[in-house]
Amino acid sequence: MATIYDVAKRAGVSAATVSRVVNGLATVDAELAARVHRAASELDYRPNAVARNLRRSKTTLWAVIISDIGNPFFTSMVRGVEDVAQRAGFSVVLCNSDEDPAKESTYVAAALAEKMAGVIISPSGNAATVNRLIQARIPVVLIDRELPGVSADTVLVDNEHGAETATAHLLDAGCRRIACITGPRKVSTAMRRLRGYQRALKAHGIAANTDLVRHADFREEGGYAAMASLLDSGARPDGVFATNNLMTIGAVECLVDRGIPVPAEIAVVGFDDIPWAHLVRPSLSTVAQPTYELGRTAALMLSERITEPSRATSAVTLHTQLKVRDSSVRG
Amino acid sequence: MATIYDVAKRAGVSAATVSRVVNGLATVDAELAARVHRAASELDYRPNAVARNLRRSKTTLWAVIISDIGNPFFTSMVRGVEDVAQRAGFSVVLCNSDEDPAKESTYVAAALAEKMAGVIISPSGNAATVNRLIQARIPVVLIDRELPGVSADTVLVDNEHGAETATAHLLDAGCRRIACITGPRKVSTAMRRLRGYQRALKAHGIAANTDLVRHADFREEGGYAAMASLLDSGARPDGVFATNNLMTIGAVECLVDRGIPVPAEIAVVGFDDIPWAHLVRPSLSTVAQPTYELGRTAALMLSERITEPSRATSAVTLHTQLKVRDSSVRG
DNA sequence: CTGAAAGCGCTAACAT
DNA sequence: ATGTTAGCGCTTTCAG
Repeated sequence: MATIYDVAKRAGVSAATVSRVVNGLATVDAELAARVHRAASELDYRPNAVARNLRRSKTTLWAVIISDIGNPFFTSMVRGVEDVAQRAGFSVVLCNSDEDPAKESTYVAAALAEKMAGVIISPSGNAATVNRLIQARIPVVLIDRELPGVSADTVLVDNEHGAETATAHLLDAGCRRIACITGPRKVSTAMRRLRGYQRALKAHGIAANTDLVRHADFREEGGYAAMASLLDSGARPDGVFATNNLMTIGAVECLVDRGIPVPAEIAVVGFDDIPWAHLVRPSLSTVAQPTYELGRTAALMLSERITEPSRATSAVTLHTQLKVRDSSVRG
Repeated sequence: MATIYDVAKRAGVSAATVSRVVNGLATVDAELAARVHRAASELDYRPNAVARNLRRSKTTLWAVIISDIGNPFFTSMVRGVEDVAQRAGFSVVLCNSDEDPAKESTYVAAALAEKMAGVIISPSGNAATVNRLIQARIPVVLIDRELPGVSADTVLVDNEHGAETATAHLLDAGCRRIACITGPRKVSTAMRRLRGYQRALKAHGIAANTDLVRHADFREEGGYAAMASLLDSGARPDGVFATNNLMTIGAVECLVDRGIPVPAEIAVVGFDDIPWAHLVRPSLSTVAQPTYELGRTAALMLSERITEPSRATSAVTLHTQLKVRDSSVRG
């Protein structure tokens, strides 16, 4: 592989001049510039990004740390990040933590060692992990999930409001014993959506009943198991609010397997859309999130923080929208 | 951020010794090693991977270049890659080319500039792009798709056989006018699966009819449009074989929208599973691929090539399996 | 406007 | 077994 010195020699200039031409920085004599360009293309010269990164002590890589690459929510989000990143000249390293704090910590260590230009993270671990990035002055944006004890730019959706709307919709549909299948206690979205659900019940004068709440793992299997557990408990619900897309699928699968008609016996609303939701029978009512926009927004915030590291952190909340389909409409 | 010299000074040794301790390479006196470890942890020293990469002139990053991050086929494959990569000490940069040769070329350029340790690519461009990697002696594994003119390790599935089986199954179900919705002509899987379809027809003594073949884009919308075009053409098929998962979804959506009963009037078989296929009505018959294994295998091959760059290239073919569900069973 | 030279942080000969 | 030294390829003062 040709180096900058090979090009310099061939063009009859110094390496510094080649560097200037390649980076279009300083003003270089047109004649010399032309010679450099020719030499570079003749040698098929490609700047060594590693050397450049070392010298500049920064890279052109972003890490996006998500908790489940199998969840279309995250892939759609990543797409939004990528589109902005590419336009801004960054590449995206996608890291899948699988909801495992240890894996997450490994990826954070890698981002640190590789001197990544920035990190977008949907944390599944604790504040300390993310704070290592902040202490190292690596720009960070929290996406989808908050983390107490971490002060960073944040992009969220209106989780409580979305959950409240979904639950209210089930109440309107006549449900009175509404269960909630939510995620792990330490994940902010799980708790916020649970709170929205509780608030809707309260507003309707219905007492909260912890027998109707399950904490699962945000995965299909977890949703399935939680639904089974609800059915097997003495008090069968007449409506279910599941706080993410995969658990909604799991819950419905369980109901289908047991031959329980949805929505006739149990109505279901989920949080976050799934692809081809309209092909699924019954089609699923969900609180739709602007997934792509979530990623886009986070990426824009990260860009801005990179160019202006000292600005105050901010939080953006995007809006969800209830999409009523068959799984919650009786009659 | 502390450097290796800071640690050396604090531990009262040379930088070389610190390096040896950190990398566990040479044998270092236990006493010194202990001092180094203590100094390192006191200073919260983290090796600068960029400097290391420059010095060793290689990195610890793999690029995985896929054509559609929205397709669960690829995300599942990536998961397989990641699991192997992480165990082998590599991080994975996921690059989404969106089936666009220009984007793909940009990512290849980045892999080259960043001196990535290896690349796993499902090519949507031409051989020249991939050959740039090979010329630069970057280990490459082709996954899912072959590319004429590129000699590299390859992992595929038995595309023709799978397609033939799927088509034969439609013939067995009584279909006689079977259409094929396949992908772009320059993508090997599209052509191989088309060939398998044709072979099955021929074996049944049915003449190939190009009016029943459509080349779409491997996306949902493409499958929908192709199905619409087939219906609007004079000769309506009684069976459809779609050569990937998203186009199968699109085709079925079109049939549902037009009120055409599946499988009663038109039977459908797809290639590659979709998540929650059993919740979709009608549930979709598909040729299932070992997606995770595909990624795993590619990653293992890449590991091996990295450790042994001069070994002969090889090709692995994994097996598909027809899963018969409702969309192709009449009665 | 251009070149010489220093050095980013680390590793690997080489020397001791 | 440990230290000294010389770069990896690039950018960026600093001189000229």
